[in-house]
Amino acid sequence: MMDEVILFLLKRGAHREPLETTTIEIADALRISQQTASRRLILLEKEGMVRRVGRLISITERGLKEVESLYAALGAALEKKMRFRFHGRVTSGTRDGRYYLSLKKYKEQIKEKMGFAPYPGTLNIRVPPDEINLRLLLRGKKGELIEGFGIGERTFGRIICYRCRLNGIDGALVFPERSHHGLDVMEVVAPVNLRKKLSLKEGDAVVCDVD
Amino acid sequence: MMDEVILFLLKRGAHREPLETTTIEIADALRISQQTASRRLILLEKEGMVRRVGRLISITERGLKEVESLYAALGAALEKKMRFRFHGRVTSGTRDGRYYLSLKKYKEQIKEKMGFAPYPGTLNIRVPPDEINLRLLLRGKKGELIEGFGIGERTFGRIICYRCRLNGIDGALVFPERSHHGLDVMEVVAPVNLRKKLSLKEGDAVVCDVD
DNA sequence: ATTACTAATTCACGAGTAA
DNA sequence: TTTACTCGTGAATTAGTAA
Repeated sequence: MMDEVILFLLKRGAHREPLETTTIEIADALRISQQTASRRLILLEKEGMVRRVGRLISITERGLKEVESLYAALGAALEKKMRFRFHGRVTSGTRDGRYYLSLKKYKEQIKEKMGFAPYPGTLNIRVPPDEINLRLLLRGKKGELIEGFGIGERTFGRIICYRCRLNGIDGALVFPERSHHGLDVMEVVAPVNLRKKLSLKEGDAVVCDVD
Repeated sequence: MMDEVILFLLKRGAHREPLETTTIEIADALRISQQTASRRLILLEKEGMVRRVGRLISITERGLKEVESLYAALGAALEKKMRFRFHGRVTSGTRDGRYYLSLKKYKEQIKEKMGFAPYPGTLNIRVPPDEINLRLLLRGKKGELIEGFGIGERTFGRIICYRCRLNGIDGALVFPERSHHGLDVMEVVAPVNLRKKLSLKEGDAVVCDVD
């Protein structure tokens, strides 16, 4: 099956170029003994999954295919009907959202791509750490692209949007390419003032479903 | 780590709706004993990964998150710079490719999206079975979309293109949404007659790299 | 039919250590 | 420093079987 060691090597890019590492390093990362790391490497080599030259380790075509095959299998199963549901808590935004959404260029594109004129203000929600992977998965999908532009000296970056429903109200998750937020904070826009409409205050729990 | 049992359940859609199965079925599929299947299920249940009601098994939110997390990790590692390299053999196409590429609507869009006017004719290549996963992975990426259209009674479907190099010559892999081919056959278009330019004949090996 | 217990066995692990 | 061997221990597996 899917060996943890090959996953470690993969994360370190051993499928692109030979990786210089030691059995101790692998052991520490995976919380196994050096001996086990050594043994498992030998096994992987015997199975033709990796190739070792001195301290250099690289994942073979065969090994890569194995991983890709697992990845494809997971993808096929997961994406058949993946529900992207985020459980967030309202968090104070900077005033930036309001400013950006007041810009005609953004406003018009959102209207066109998402089908509604955004209320000038974003609702920021903080999702639990275990939903960050879900966010990354979502970002792997193609959303609607809002093009960037320049006004005088300033330039405004691109934004990717995904239609969503926040506590039942249609809106969009927006991911500015240049974001100030960490991966646990997401911004939602909607045709209405979400905070008011839903009587939300700091820390309130919300559910955000992406289509 | 990634338990084979949960992967089995996932493939059978237990994350979408409860799956009716037996420990014997699981054991057979995974080539383990019925006893081991039973024990592992009990363990997964204890860990909160699956829920069991009689013979119905479903993957919990928790379990799904675990899998998604692995999927995201694999994706992040693989897609960092995934080389899509196909090893194909030239296979005879139907004459269809030539016909489609003679249609102005397709021709002009390819010119616009891919940056070259396609030679009217596709090179069909057959890839080995173990590269079909790679093909599926590629199709998961966004390529250039060639819109479909209608002429009188007939309608012509959409085509997805990916820029590629076949034996060093720039071209594009084209995937008509309505294809007559199996998953092991792919079509390549290029600004030149690939068959002639590369002196290819039936069964010749070619390498096709996608950017 | 099933599932899952107990007991026997195999196999993977880490400690110690040589090279 | 490494890596990888041997070996004792314990965990995981299978066989047999009860419910």
